[in-house]
Amino acid sequence: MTTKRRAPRQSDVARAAGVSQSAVSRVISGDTDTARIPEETRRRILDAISELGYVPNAAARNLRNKSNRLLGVHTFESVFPHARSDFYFEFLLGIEERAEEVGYDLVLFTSTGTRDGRRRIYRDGTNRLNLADGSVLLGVATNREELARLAAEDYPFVHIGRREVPGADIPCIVPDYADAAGAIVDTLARRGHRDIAYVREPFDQESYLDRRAGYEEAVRRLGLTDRSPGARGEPNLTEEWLDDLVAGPETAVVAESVRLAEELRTGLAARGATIPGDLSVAVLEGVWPGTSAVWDCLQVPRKQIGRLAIDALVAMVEDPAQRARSVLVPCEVVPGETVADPRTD
Amino acid sequence: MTTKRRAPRQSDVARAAGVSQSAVSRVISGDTDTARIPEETRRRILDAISELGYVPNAAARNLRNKSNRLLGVHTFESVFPHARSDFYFEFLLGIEERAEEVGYDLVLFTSTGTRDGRRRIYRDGTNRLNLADGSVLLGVATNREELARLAAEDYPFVHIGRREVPGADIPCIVPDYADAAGAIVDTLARRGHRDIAYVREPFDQESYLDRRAGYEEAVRRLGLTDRSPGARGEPNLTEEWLDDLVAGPETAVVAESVRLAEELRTGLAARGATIPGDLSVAVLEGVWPGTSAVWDCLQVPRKQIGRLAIDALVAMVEDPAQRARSVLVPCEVVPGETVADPRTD
DNA sequence: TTGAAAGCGGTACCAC
DNA sequence: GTGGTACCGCTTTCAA
Repeated sequence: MTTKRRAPRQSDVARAAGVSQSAVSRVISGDTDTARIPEETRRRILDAISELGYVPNAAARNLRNKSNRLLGVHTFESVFPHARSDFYFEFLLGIEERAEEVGYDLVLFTSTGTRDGRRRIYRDGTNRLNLADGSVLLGVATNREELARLAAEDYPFVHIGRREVPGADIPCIVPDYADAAGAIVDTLARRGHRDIAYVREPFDQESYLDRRAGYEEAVRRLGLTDRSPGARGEPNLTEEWLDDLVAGPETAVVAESVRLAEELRTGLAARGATIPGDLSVAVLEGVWPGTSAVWDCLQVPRKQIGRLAIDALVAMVEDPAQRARSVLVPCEVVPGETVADPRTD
Repeated sequence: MTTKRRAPRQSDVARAAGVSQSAVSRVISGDTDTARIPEETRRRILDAISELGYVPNAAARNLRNKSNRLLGVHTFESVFPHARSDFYFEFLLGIEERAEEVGYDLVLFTSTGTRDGRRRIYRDGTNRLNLADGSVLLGVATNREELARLAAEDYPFVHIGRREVPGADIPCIVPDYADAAGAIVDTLARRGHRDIAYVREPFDQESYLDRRAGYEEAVRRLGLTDRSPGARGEPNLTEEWLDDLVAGPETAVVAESVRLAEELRTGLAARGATIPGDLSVAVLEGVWPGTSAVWDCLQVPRKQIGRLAIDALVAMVEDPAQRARSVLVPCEVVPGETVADPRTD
């Protein structure tokens, strides 16, 4: 085997072509404005380039240009192990697709893993992401400190999903849960449901806050009645509340998640009530294959969100002057088999 | 919003700490050998660093170090669109996992797409891969010219799957199809099959060549008889051949792919023959969920191959002196429901 | 038109 | 121990 030879540099090309290094640089970057290189010289240089198999050094270019057409993807948990049917996969689909379209490569930041499976952006004080011109961040276990620090550093990034951090405004691509929740209440009202209930998750992440805001607004706007503890911020889905529910005036329930809806169904079944016969149920979450029922629910356009994240990021990267803005992405409401007209008893 | 400020550099830190820039550099790279910085100075520097929020510049580092702990992944077709259940996914799983373990980040080269969905390594003469210290290549539509050029350039890379290119030896991580094919013939022979047939794909890619080599070797070694055109390199699975097969002495068939096996089954059924009642069938390919039968087949350890690819690559990258070697990865033979003892008629 | 030269931000060697 | 300094490969200004 030939011994490892040094990769050719511009100076080598220059020597071979009998010109100066800067001439080579100009030809390569196609700098036609400043200095028009005569066709003759140009040819010689180009020939030398292919002769020597010259390839520009990416690192050196970045150093000069402060850009390498590289976009980072940082997930706060490892991507692939869970990707098959979950959360990340569709986002990545859109991210990859759009990145290819706009001509950027993607860096998957994986080396920052800690033993507990969580991933960090900063490792011994250094921000790995800096390698890319900008990054898309996603993950449920978002580290808000790191987010704040990143924002303070003015590093260009977008987060998929809304994340509020005091003192920093994070550009996010977020599903419009509020709007979708409102739309779901609309469909219930349109069918004639007047008394409805709300079942909440014990989390107060932004996405749930959004759902609640949309729900409450719609209930108020439509003049519906909701006497459920869930709507007032108390945990519900207790045995007592279920008893109360089946005995009460409610004809429909809105659940924040499939998990809750499934639990609700079990509880109702135990009390001889069926869905949607006795009670309609709608879910404020995308439904995955494999759940026990075809829930009426909303659909998060994950792939589209991935694409939009790239668009937003590229905008920031290409024009650092503009501050990032968040993007609200509408969710579709998909009909299922768990909402019907109210029972008439 | 604060106006975009220049990121702090080592010289800024140095000034703030009242030391020289090289001292800063030493503290940061933890250069304890050459020059031990007194705890006092060290503190001052560290303080200045966190004060200013200094972050090392990746590009500059690469330029010096000629390494950025970045491994590339280039697929000759787009990854995600097909990834869900296919080919790429498991490889990526292993690649990501192992890269994380050894502390490298991954660059997904996506920017080189052409309108026809194919991806190229070289775009207007420049090799994007150069950005990473080394790359893993995969894809069915491997571009051999590019492979050759890459090898000629001495760029560190490994290919998943065997690829031969005249004049270059490509380091590959390859499933040991030959061995697995032999093992499958062994199991048939062990059951008492003496007359067997082979059904081939109309492709002559390396992976098929390997299967054929392993098959032929085993048939010879075990003294079995194979009079099928498939074994001699002619296309088979024609109507005539099927007629011949059901009338002939063969009690088992080895098919190169699930596709062929399925077709075979259809053809046999049309002739009133069943699998494995009349004829045993084994497949020289991993079987995906969703096929019509539980074929006896081999299993390509995709995830493991991904991990091994990273190991091989890292070895090349960290010691450029050593020439890359290919790695043969054993495949398991998994029993199904399509191989039985030979019919005794 | 073309070349010389000054950096981009770090690293590492070499005197002091 | 510490600071000065050459250089990594490329881009861009400035003279010639």
